[in-house]
Amino acid sequence: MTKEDLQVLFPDLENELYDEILSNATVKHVKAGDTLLKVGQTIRSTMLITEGIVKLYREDDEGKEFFIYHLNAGQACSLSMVCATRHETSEVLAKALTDSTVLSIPLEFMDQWMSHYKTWYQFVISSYRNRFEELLKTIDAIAFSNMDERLENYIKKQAEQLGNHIKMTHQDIANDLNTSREVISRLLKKMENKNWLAIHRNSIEWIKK
Amino acid sequence: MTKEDLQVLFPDLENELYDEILSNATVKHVKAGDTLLKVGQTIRSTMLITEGIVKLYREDDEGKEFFIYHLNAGQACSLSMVCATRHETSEVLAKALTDSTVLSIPLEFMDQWMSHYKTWYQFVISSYRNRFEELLKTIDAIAFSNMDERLENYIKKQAEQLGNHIKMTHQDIANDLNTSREVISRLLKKMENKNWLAIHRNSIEWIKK
DNA sequence: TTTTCATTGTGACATAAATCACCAGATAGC
DNA sequence: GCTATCTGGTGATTTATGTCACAATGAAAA
Repeated sequence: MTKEDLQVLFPDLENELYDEILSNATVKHVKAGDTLLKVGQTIRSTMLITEGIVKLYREDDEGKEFFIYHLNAGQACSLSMVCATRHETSEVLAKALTDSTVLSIPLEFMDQWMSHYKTWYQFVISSYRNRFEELLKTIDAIAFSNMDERLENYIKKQAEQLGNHIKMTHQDIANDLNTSREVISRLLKKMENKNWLAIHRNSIEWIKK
Repeated sequence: MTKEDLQVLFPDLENELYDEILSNATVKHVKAGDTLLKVGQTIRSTMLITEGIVKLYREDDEGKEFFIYHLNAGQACSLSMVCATRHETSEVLAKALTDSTVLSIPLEFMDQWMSHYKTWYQFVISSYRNRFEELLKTIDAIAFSNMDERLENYIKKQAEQLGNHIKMTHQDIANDLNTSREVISRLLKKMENKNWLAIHRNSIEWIKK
């Protein structure tokens, strides 16, 4: 990871801050499907995504995993930034969707950087605001939409992240939306009839728009 | 509003910060039911609640209002803190539940205080974390629970805020939970049969536990 | 007092979604 | 190639919730 890479991924930070990040962060590589953060785990560092896509989930008491949003390269796990300052535990589950690379910054730098680097504080605040907005959108979806709209919305988001060929089974999608496989299969079939997508084995292809 | 009042409501801030707040904030009094912040409104100041209870809502395109959480005296509207730094617009609707008093702090102080006062930055961060957690709980409720659990949960929260006599009509509750009045009436009746509450005209009385 | 209106109760029915049951085709392992 | 397993399709049924219709009640207004 070079300074130039960092500058591309995280623009608008102070020059010295890039050096600070490089000298204090440890780089972690994770494989697709690996868990980065479990619910209840103590957060000891702030995580910046430099490569890949990470999915965030909320878990219920029975272990069902409800998808809330994606984190891309150039984004930070907001919760890890805020928790970090007080050694708190994670409220969410983070899993790598693709092979990913993460910069892990020990929490003690959070406090320092927040007061020393105005651009860091702006980065933290804007990350937070963005994640907050994602959560609000998630609430909108489940509070105001039926499953057909939620599914469409969900597939569009996946397609934005990984392209139009979405390699997931109906069961995978059902899990993310906390519904049953049959419901997803039926709704997908309807969408296929409307020519919004094509259903293949182990994947679907988003066509619409 | 005296310095002592502030210290009670917002403990753990630096001594000089209380003076800063007192000399730079304007005090606003609002009546129960008044709107403090509309969706889409530009945020020009950070709001600290010093008296009363404020309800936050998410609005859909048809103007339906979905309740997300309460803000009490001693808390801040997190969104107003983060938006403030970039003159952004509100994503939520805030309404006073009771007559309330709010300190309004022009946004330019946010930046200053964040770098000057460590306790302010900690306050902002912890407010943010708390609001984030509330949002996650809201998501849990709608993603994982049926209407009966959500209603119980909702009534408990109201009872915590205002005591066991909850002065709301069934329609009011239905609006907050984005369902219909009949559903609420029937579920309340069931809870009354289980002696969890008593239904009165224009109010319900929470008895359970 | 009488009238009007808002609030609540409730049956009947419609719809969305969950669950169950079972089948068929595809794929991987033997 | 044969078999077990995974994945997807689909009907039947149940459950939760939403909608409609209308009655009963109490409170406020006239």
